[in-house]
Amino acid sequence: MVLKKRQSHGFNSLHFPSVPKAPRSARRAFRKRIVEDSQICAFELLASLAGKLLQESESSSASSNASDAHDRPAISDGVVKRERVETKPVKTECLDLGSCEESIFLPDYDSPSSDSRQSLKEIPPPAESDSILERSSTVSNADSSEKGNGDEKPIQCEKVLAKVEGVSPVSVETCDAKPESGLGRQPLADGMETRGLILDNACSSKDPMKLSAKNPALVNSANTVKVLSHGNSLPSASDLKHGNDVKLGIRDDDENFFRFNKLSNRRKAFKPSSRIGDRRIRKLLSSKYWKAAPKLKDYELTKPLFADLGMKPLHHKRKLSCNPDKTQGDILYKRRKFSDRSLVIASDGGFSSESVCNSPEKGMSGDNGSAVLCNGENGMSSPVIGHQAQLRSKDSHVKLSIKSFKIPELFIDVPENATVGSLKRTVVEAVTALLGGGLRVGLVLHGKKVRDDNRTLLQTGITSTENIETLGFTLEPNSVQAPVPLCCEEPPAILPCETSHLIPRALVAVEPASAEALAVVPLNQKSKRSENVQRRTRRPFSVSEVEALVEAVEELGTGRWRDVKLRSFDNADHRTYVDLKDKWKTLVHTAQIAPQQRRGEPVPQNLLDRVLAAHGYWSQHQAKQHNKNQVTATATATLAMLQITDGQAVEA
DNA sequence: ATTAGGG
DNA sequence: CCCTAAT
Repeated sequence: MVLKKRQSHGFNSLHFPSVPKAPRSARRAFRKRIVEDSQICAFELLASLAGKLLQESESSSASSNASDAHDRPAISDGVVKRERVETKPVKTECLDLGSCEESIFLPDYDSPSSDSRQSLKEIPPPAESDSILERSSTVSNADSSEKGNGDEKPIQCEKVLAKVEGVSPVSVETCDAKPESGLGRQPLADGMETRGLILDNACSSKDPMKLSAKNPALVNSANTVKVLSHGNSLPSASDLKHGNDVKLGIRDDDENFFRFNKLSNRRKAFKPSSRIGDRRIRKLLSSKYWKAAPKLKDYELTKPLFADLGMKPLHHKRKLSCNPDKTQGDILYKRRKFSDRSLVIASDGGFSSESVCNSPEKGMSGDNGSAVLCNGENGMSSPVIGHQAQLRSKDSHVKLSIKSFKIPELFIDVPENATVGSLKRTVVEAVTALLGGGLRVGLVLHGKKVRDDNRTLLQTGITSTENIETLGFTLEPNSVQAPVPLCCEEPPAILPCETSHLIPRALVAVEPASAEALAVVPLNQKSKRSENVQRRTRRPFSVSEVEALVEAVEELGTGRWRDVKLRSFDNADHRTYVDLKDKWKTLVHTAQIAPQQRRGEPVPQNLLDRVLAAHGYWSQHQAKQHNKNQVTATATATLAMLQITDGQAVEA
């Protein structure tokens, strides 16, 4: 119903920028560009919208009504506007659709003629009974602005329709804006680079799906926050349990990143904006849109993040993406585009608390959803770890795109009857406190923390394509014990002995006892569950320990680790015989590799020589290890002789 | 409980 | 360091 309605009205309600008359080829190119850009800038649009929301919320946080009135038109031109203006040119919609679905739609542009537009205008508004398909066809025809053969039309229509269902009711604005914003992308990249990193928030992808996939970080950063709700099923509680909203709050990572820039405004912006967003979405939820775009899940999901939390990122982006000479109008334009997008995207059931309530199954709280989000389409899966893509590495430079930071896991404990708003605030406070306490960036490669700050990227292996994919960044509280990472893949960056004085009241380090709590935890939970049993802290062997070990092995041989332990490490509780055995193993390996490849505290070469000697000896005398004393004596003597390198001594 | 080896 | 199979 809604969709239909929209169709019938929407066409008329939107203004369509006049497409410059130009040679066919030129126009075609123009169109194409439009299409690409519209997709490319999806996130930019989001950013713009967010920025707008932020501004609005700041200026009118108290008087919500007034602000809403203002707000909506901008955001939902497509939906709201139609109610007012219903007599607009038809062509807009066409472009609209096309822009969203570029690849499919493009082909259709081949047969352009310039008059069709007018003829289209004259086309009477479709009857309510018109099917979407029909509508679409009409539109597409108009769009092609050609009176070509009727045969082609039907086909076009279908394509368009598909698009519409899947992606949406994208707004006209999104499409038409493109002409001028063709440049938008580049500036963004440049701007980011100046910061030392290239931030690629997917605006650069032409493929809609890729677009979503490129931002797994935004979506999947959920790891960071868990909401524990006990007990009953009060409305508020259930909301939380169902998670979507919670997850939103969780998807804080991205925001964190930006928060560095402007922490102060955060709170102000946060609350109001989210509220507004909820309303809009609520409205959307009542529509059928959300049903129509299952494939855009990822995409949609990313939306809420921005809308709800990430005003900053958007802002940021907007700035970067705007050319100096771009006019204010241009910016506004983008925002509007963005807003339209939001309608579409946000329509998924997983945004507002309300939606969570009403249709939890629509959300992405399920494992599958999470997985999808994390893995994305391009196979870039770094669910837990940061989400980066490798850009080109030229000039022996390593370029990284940090899609998000993973922040330490937080546990939030709030009363069941707490409002969603208070929960959000709590999360903000918690994160703010965390950030306020100072942060440091951690680096994870192949799931392991890279601790040695002095190693070069080359040495660390952060150069090759494969490795970079497994590279992640984390935000860690500075000198504060992060809560035990029950669902984090990496061990706590800081030893347990450190105390947490920084984590404020709202944050509680608790075990996720309830199923609900676990449910909110993103994917890694499962696989990492085993790691909940904390690993022993790593305690590298000192040179003296190595020496003691070598000495013991020289005497006792390999294979009698218990004896080695008793002999030389009896009082070292943290060294088990397995440890000693392992250490010996690594020592042998270390001794066999090039010095340049060795890591950690260097072991004196003479010790390594002894290791090799003993290793060589004992590997040839495994069979003799039975007569302890005798063998030991013999071994000792033999070793001594070996070291002397005196063949005659051996004979004697 | 140890040992040996792979992860 | 962890985990396991085999002693």
